[in-house]
Amino acid sequence: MPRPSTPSMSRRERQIMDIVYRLKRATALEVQAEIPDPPSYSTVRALLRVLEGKGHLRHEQDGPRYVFVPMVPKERASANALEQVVRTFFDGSTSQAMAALLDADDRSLSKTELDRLAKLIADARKEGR
Amino acid sequence: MPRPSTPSMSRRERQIMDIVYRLKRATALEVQAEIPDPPSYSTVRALLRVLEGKGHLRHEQDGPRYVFVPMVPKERASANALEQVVRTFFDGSTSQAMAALLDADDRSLSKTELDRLAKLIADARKEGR
DNA sequence: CCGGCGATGCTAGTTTCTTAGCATAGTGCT
DNA sequence: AGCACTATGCTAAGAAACTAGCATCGCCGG
Repeated sequence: MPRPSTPSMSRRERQIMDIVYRLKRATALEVQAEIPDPPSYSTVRALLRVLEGKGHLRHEQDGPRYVFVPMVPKERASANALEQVVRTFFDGSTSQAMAALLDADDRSLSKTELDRLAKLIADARKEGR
Repeated sequence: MPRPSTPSMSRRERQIMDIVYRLKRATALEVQAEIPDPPSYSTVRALLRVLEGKGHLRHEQDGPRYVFVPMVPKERASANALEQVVRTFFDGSTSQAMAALLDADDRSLSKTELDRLAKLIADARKEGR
């Protein structure tokens, strides 16, 4: 797991982690391809190795090459990221954050998705309160 | 405004920006107080000045001291942050992100908040689709 | 009036990040 | 088996970030 002693990541490191999360798993070449205005292949590999050393990534061997995957599963990492945003921008209020999401993306949410969300909220209301 | 040439911020810079957003406006001393294991006051001031130079912050004079405020208003910055998270962790799906928020924070959402959200969703459904 | 307090501006050193090059090893194809 | 290709590991230097100290200015109180 990521060291507690590693409070957060450097700029490039975070950029690369985001890419790996987006792709789920990735080789050095794939990561490089996702970086706009990318550094050399060699550089990308070095950074991946650093991230592995810090415990953020691990690699699996796929034939001759390494495929990197996050140590912290996506679900947990995304929850952390959301919590961070909620704390920073919404005074810790989850519902405010949800409202902002809804607002920002009004047009692109399909009817089906809205139905699904309505149901989730209905369920949440039934529980425990 | 923030320079387009500034792709993103360094580690400390982001940390400080987050603090300023959370506090809405802050002096160097207030920022320092929010940093765990903080650097010297002098350092914090230097970073604030850098951020101002890059166009992320501006300052207002309040008697003898500077009060720093973000250039990009909170609404826009939070929308960007959310979009970034949605893209990285939820394949660009807003509804998935909302579901994750709901799930993570089930217990702490009050009935009133859930009602409000249900209404927002109902409204969204009525519109345009 | 003058001394202290609390603020800013500036500058320079150190650490960390970022980058690339070079040497080496394994794989697969002919 | 040998050769080309594509990997990786390592190392070192340049750039950027981070940090702190010192000098200066303005204000308030004695």
